[in-house]
Amino acid sequence: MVTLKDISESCKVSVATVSKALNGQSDVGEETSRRIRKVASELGYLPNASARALKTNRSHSIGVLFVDKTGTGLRHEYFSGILDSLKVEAESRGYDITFISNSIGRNTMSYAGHARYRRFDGVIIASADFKDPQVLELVDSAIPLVVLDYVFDSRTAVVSDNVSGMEELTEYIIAQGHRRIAFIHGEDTTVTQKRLASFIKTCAMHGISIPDGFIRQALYHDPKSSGLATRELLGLAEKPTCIIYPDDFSYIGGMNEIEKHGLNVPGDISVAGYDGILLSKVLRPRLTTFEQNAEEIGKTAAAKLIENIENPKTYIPETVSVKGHLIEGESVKALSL
Amino acid sequence: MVTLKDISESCKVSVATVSKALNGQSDVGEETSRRIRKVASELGYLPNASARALKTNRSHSIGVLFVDKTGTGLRHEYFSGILDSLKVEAESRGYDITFISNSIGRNTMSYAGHARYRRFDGVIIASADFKDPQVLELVDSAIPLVVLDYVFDSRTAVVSDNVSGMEELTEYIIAQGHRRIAFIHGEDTTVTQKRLASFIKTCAMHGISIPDGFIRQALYHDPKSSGLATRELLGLAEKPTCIIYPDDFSYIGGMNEIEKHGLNVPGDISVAGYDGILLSKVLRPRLTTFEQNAEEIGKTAAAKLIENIENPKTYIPETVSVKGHLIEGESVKALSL
DNA sequence: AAAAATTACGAAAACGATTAAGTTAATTTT
DNA sequence: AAAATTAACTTAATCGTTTTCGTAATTTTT
Repeated sequence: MVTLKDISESCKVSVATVSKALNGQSDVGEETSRRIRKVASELGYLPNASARALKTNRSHSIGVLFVDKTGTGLRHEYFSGILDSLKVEAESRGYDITFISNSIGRNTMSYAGHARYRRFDGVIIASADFKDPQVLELVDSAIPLVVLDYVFDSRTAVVSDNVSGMEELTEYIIAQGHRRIAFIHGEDTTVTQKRLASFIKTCAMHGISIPDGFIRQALYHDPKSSGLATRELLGLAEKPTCIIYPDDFSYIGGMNEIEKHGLNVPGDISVAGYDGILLSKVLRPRLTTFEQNAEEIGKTAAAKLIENIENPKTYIPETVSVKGHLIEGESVKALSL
Repeated sequence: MVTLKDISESCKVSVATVSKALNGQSDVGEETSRRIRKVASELGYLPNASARALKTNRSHSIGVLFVDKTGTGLRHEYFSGILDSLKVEAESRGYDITFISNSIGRNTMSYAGHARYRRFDGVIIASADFKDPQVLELVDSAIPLVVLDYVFDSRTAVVSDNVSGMEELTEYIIAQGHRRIAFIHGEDTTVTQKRLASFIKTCAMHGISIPDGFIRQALYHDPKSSGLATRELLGLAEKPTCIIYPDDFSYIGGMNEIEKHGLNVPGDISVAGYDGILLSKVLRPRLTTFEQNAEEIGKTAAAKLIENIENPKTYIPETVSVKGHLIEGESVKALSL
């Protein structure tokens, strides 16, 4: 491994001068600096990240906490999309991405411990159980931090705008003439609550009241449970004219059930989705759904975190809402009023 | 930050003794060791990874090279599944996972450079362009390395067993009585070649020859191109009785096209897939497909790499083939002969 | 009881960088 | 021309560990 010392010997200057030249400090001569940089490149010099981190107390690496609650893990396109753009943005700014776990080797350590051990400059919580004391410990720690899709008062949050998104989707469905709209939602989380509240509120603004039986709980990404919920809805005396599903997989479960009943989408019943991914674009009929902007969320999270890292004194936490957009498929039929 | 020095002062022993006690070295007294560990835990001591890495020249971190050729990136379940299990296995052995890029900050550096800069103990190439000089540089470097789904002579490879997998799938289809089997494949890669060769060979072993027109090129994960290929197949005078698709998304494209022709699966025509993911399990009819064992691949890759890292002298590169398994859906109809 | 071996510790160097402070020599100011 | 400033370096300390070697005290062997 080539070190500063090798370069300094080859150039007949001190190690300090080499370091300064390579870091573009001012107090080193034009000619000397050129010579040093030339030799460094010839020798294939690369700084030692560990040594640098030890001395400067900055690791130029970011920890990403991704705790998989649902079992789908990174397999979910929304999260892998976020991770992807996060990575690109961070790397372009000189930061590497490392995962945070609570089991580094045999000696289990807390998330916060892991973050301190690796000297992460900052942390992004992409997905976690926000009641977990370990997560709270991390949130309460001194490290720069950005949380996704959940808001802690003292911290920067980047959230998908579920309220305006669901509003837009609901408005669209109502504009198509639907009045009896059912809503199948996933597990009870703050995200779920926001979407549901926005749905009900938007309906109310149009003078539409949703009967209790039209709101059904299922599980995210679980065709089976959404299929079950769909069956219940189809068994109602007063059936809905449109059903909203929480995601593409739930939609598939619903579709299967609807077809089992000999019904046709959108001829006999309309459906819409939320959190549309690639899938909803290739299925037939194409699902009308609201797509979240995972790319923008990941990018923004990285940008805000780095801003926080690099301006620890002046940085002020904020909540950034990232809007998605409606994708009009063919699954919602216009009703003549 | 509490350091060894703090503990040493509090315990009235030298820093060396503290270090040894905490690392479980033998030459420190029973009682002293207990006292040191107690104080360390009380003070919330965590070793400084950078200092440790600097001194020991071991970073306990693994670089993962993931270059996205197709644009689907981590969004592909096969890769995110691999990454997930990779991560779990590595972390349980005390290694962290960091992504390798070629742009760490403004000063662009090669993959190999990045790996040296971060002092990765080893590298896993999960997906990359194997003709890229930068990738070859990494493969030719001295760092412990495992490659996925591609074999370099001098390196350990963990590959999905495409040959036996495709053989099993083809055997199944033939056993159901099919003789006119069409094969739609993705871009021309070594993986594609292996699958295709295995398909043709298995057919040949049963005395079945596949006409040229039955082999169609499309793109992986692209319903449009597989739909096009399907249309061509359906336009043939002698239509196939079964079509094999390279993945679930291609299958969807094919399905849409088949239905457009007023045909029914599996009544009028059978279909099968490869690389089945969650999707194929929830669609109706359920796709008969061959599922690769992403979890096992990721886990094995991490295990082999760490074996290499920890036994640099005695480790011998090898190629590990991971078998998947056939998932019998309802998309292949048994033909009466 | 003397010699040998073992145990339990400490001193100090080293890993590779950064940086504050000091030192010349050259240049500018007055 | 003397004083002050500036430019271009160097010295040396430091970050937090690990590890080799040395040493004193204790125990075992003969």
